Amino acid sequence: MSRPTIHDVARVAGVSLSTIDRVLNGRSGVRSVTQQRVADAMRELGYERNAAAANLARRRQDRLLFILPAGTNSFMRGLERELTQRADAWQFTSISVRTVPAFDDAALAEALQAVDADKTDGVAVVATDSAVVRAALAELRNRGVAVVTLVFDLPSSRRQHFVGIDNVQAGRTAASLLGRFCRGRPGQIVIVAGSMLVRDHAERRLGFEQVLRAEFPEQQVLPPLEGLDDQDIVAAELEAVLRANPDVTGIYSLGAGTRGVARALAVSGAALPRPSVVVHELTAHSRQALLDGSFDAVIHQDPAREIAAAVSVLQSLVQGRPVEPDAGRISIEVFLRDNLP
Amino acid sequence: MSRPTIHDVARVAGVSLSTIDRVLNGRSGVRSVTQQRVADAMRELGYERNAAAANLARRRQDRLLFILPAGTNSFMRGLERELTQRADAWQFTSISVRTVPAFDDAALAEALQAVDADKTDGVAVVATDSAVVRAALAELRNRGVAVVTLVFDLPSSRRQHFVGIDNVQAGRTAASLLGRFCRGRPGQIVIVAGSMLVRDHAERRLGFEQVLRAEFPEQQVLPPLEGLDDQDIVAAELEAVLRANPDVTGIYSLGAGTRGVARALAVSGAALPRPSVVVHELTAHSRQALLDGSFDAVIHQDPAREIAAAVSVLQSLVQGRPVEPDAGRISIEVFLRDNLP
DNA sequence: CAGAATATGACTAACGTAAGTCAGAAATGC
DNA sequence: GCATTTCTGACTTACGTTAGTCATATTCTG
Repeated sequence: MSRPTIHDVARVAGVSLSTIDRVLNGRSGVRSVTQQRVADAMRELGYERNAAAANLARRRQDRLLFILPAGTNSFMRGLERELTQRADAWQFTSISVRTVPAFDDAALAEALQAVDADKTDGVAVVATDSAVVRAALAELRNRGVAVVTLVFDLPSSRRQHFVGIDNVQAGRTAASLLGRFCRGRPGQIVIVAGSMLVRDHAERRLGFEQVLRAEFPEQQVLPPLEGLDDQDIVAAELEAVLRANPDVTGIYSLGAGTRGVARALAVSGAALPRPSVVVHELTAHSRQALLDGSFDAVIHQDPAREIAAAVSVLQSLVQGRPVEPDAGRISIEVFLRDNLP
Repeated sequence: MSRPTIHDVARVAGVSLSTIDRVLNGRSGVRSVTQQRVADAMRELGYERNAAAANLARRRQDRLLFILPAGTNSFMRGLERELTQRADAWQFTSISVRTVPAFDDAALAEALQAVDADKTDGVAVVATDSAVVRAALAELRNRGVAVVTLVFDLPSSRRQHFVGIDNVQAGRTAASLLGRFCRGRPGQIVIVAGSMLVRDHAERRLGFEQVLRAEFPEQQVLPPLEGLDDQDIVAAELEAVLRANPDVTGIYSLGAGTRGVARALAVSGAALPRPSVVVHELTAHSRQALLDGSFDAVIHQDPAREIAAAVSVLQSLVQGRPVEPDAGRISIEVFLRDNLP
């Protein structure tokens, strides 16, 4: 009636509990014929390991470390909040968080080197792209620690997985939306970036321009405005651009500094027909802007899902379980005023 | 170092394990002063019950039953697939599924009456709105079974929760999208419904017209086309409408029968500028239509999340845990070609 | 076919909690 | 202050699995 246990499997396979355990946990000293008999019995009974009991007996704690950039970036703070508030949502896993100065390769490399491999089973890191970081990351792997990159990837490094969204797709999604929003109204589109030095911003821009050029050629893409994720700079520069180009039909803000966009719109708005606006990251401010109609859509990645995926991937890596190739792929969410959570 | 256990709590509170157990599980026979001491000790130590060990010891199985409509509705089949494929993803929970003829009040009521209250702790039901169903549901509650409605709600019945999306919001979201897609091109919008008798279709239409009338008055909403969720009917009727109204700018398909929309577009397309299309439910067909450019957006609800939420809410109800009021609220997802999962 | 190497079995303690029994202690009523 | 009721403690078994020890059985090697 209830789920079969290893006792049932042992009885059916005609072997002892010890042998079942040896098979189940990949220990040595079992002939392949016996392994087969056990496997058959398991299949016949539909046995499934009781993970709760297993972890309880194993009393293992996967010790995971998250390394996040410090600073006021609301998405990073969202990740951190998720980690600290729900640190105990993951049974048999202890999670610690360390913050390092943002965009500081040396500091990040140092933090990676400082990881105590004897007290840490896995690390999730929001990476910056530089040689020292790559080297520190490789060394961490050599010391036997599982490593995944989070939010920002470091392809062709020795990280084992990436957890985050596909930023090219995110840019394409924004263009699909904005292009449709502006259809029939030829004009200019402004891209508000943080810094083109950041890989993910460059990727978003790439995807955005791919789609816009191919499918909405009536829109002219202005040179991107680098706001350094600072709302004051964004507000000032965007205001100037809007004044200089009276027929801007759309704005795509692909980094932070979204509050600056709202401010520039508030100042220069009123007169002209409001341009359509698509921004990244749902925050208190972008939510408000959606509600009052100054933004049209927000492209979002959910910090909770991101953290959950990172934990799950790291757990799999640490415990030697296979990881599905797209386990780290986070979905790109689209919010309008009417489907806000 | 590691998490405190009831042994630690007992030591700190200066009481025995038995007393801890009595407090923890709400058994009688503990003076309030003692309860307070135990509570204090727990808070001091930051004790959290090890759910895995507790369930293991309790060896309880929550027996949940899902009642779904039969038929070819791909969303319902998605729910069923999710349930059967991942029935063992929920530890300490056994899940069974029963299908009943779709839109058949009497059959549904009968199925509810046939539930064996001694072998079932909770029921999730895709409800239809009728007196017999309400009565059967109330009786099920009286027999001590927890009940939630799934996908279709039955407000003011004795169901304890609803798990699903807010259909008015879904309709509003569709209008926000479609209105923006069609901006600057005044014309007609066609609503393709299944049947206005189904509450959720009526709700979607309501939300859609609310937003469209208020914010996009340049679009004229044609009388809804009732396709009965049958792709042949939808194809034929929509084709006729498109022929009769050469300047249809947008189509909103709020039920099933989405394949019929694609067929009608393929036939009548080519010549006229293609209308913008927003439909519900991501299926193999709607995905294909997004990719080949005949649909612009798909409003979706994720069966996996829906099932997970239903299981979680039922578990809470059965075990007498509190349920957050919006635990059953499922997010309304928006997919374009470029953010398909 | 002996001796060595390898497989397997039997048994045990432990993980953190639940749930029971029973005896004894403390509080209460009168 | 005695009987009665109400609390509390000590102890036990169980849940399904891990992980160990040690003895014995089986297979391989030469």
